[in-house]
Amino acid sequence: MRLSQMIGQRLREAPRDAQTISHKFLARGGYCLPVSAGIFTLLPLGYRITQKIEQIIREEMDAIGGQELLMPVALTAELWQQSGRWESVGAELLRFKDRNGKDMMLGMTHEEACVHAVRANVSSYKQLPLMVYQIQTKYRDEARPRAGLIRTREFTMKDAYSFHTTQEDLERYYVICHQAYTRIFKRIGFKNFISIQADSGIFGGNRSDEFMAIADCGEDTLFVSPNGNYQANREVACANLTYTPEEPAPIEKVATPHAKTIAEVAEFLGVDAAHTCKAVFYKDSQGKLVFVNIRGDLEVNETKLAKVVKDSNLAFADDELIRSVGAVPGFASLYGLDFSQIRVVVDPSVVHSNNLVAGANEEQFHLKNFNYDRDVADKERVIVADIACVRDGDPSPVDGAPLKLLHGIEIGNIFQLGTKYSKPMECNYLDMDGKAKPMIMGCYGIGVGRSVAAIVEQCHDDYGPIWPMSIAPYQVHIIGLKYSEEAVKNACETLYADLRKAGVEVLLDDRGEKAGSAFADADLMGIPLRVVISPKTLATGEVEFKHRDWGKNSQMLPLQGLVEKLQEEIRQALAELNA
RNA sequence: CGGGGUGUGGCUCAGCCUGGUUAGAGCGUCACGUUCGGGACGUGAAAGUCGGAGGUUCGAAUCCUCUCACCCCGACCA
Repeated sequence: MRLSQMIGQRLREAPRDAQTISHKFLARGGYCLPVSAGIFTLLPLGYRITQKIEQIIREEMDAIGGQELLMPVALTAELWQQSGRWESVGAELLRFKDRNGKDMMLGMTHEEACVHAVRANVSSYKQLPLMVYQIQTKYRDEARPRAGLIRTREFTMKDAYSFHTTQEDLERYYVICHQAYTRIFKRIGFKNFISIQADSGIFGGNRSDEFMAIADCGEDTLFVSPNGNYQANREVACANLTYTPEEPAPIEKVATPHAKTIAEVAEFLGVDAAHTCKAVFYKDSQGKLVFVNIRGDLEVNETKLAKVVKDSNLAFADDELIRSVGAVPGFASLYGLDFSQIRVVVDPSVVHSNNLVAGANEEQFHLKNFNYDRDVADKERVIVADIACVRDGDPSPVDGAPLKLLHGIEIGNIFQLGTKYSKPMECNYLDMDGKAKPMIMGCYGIGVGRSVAAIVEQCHDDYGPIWPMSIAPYQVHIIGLKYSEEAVKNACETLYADLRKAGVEVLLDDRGEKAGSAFADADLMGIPLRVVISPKTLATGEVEFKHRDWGKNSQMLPLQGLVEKLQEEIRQALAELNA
């Protein structure tokens, strides 16, 4: 490609909208162009990168027996009504009507469409297991798109679906897929990614893992053990807190005028927050009260709580509801309450701590020396479950090592779905015994566009992205300085033609720009190998050569044998990524 | 959906508070000339319904009302 003809203008300054590194560089480098919030045109440079990523994914999915197909973007409501998601999914699902008034939608994920395809084509256990996948546009009407390509409304996703006769077989294949994902992200060039246990939703209970590219701008919060034996999303992470037992002291009612919050109570009584007990009240989807107790220095993890109470629509309770069971907002505790009509969830931090300050269920009063074991009467009605948020530095549940808080961009996610879709949609096979049974499903996703942005977050310097060879839009970037001079032009054109003949992907900067602009543009385009040709280099029959990540360093190479040398560099770089 | 912010040539912004000739600058683009190894310089040129609608006024980019879009924080994210 000749840069003089390539569409995609480089900008000296980033658009004001751009906040993250990847958004700034992708905008400045002319990789993509915003059309609307979270909707982008991929310009040639950006599109070449996504195509390379897609090809890597394709190769690895094919290698584990995947069959590529293509499902529609526009789907009918009918399929989603069969699974129940037409009703259960909110405004992220873009719905519309066709000219006949029929309910339609844009696909945001394709479990239903895939089940539709498989149930029409597979009927015997002899055809299982199998995996199909597609690389296709998804649309999710996100409430808040952000960070350029990291969270968009329209995006390209690889989604795969596997079908099995048994849970054991699903689990076997799940491991294979997990390994394939690891290979994919290595080949794409991620320097730092991990897979973690994830929340699979309250009805799941099935396994789910997320692949996270570590990056400060990542939306997910992860806890990772320095020993590498524990890593989990904040939503599911657990800490193994240690407790120092104390002899229970006699309970004591103390006046705490106007002290309602944990901070105020702790301050007023001169104790630390870890010696207080916090009461938090939720309203479940039936409008009933859920009374949660946790130690004062900890926060409730609502994802964990939702799972414990099997209700994903928890909201904070209003004062009226709280008072209806005899608790006093701001001064509430389990002490002396009749909670036979409500659900009570207590975090182990309260059970294992002694002599806490707790509410007295009386305006302006708290209790000192509250001890769960001694002071809660109706313990069989209490659900004791870990519902605490992990904090940076909390001890790992595996070996007590301090967990580190990291941020990550979710680039892949794999689920064991079981029969969640196959059962309601009657995706059955006939088993050896001639009986119809629902297929056991897994699903596996990779965000392609998001991966482009995540790579930039991990691979860049002050001047622009540094594309890994495997996904670089071009492999070699030739810059001709003083292009108007015949010798330079001829040398550039010859090298350009020879490289293309040799199958090298090459971009030729034939604009005759001054060195400064040419180099700055080259940095923004991030092509891994750079060759500069000028009258000065040609005087000795040489070119200047550098890797994008060499900074300002470079070396001189003879024109003689240059094509072979560059081919060797490419081969080596690819080999490292594939290792 | 709550809170905050911003809309002025392709990009970054000034002007608005305190209304007053043909709305400015830098970058980018085009032409010519001098330059030429990390974003050169000169001269000239093209390019703007000042997000939109309504209002106040002799007069609105500027003041008022409504509205739309975009960004950030939060909620949500199967």
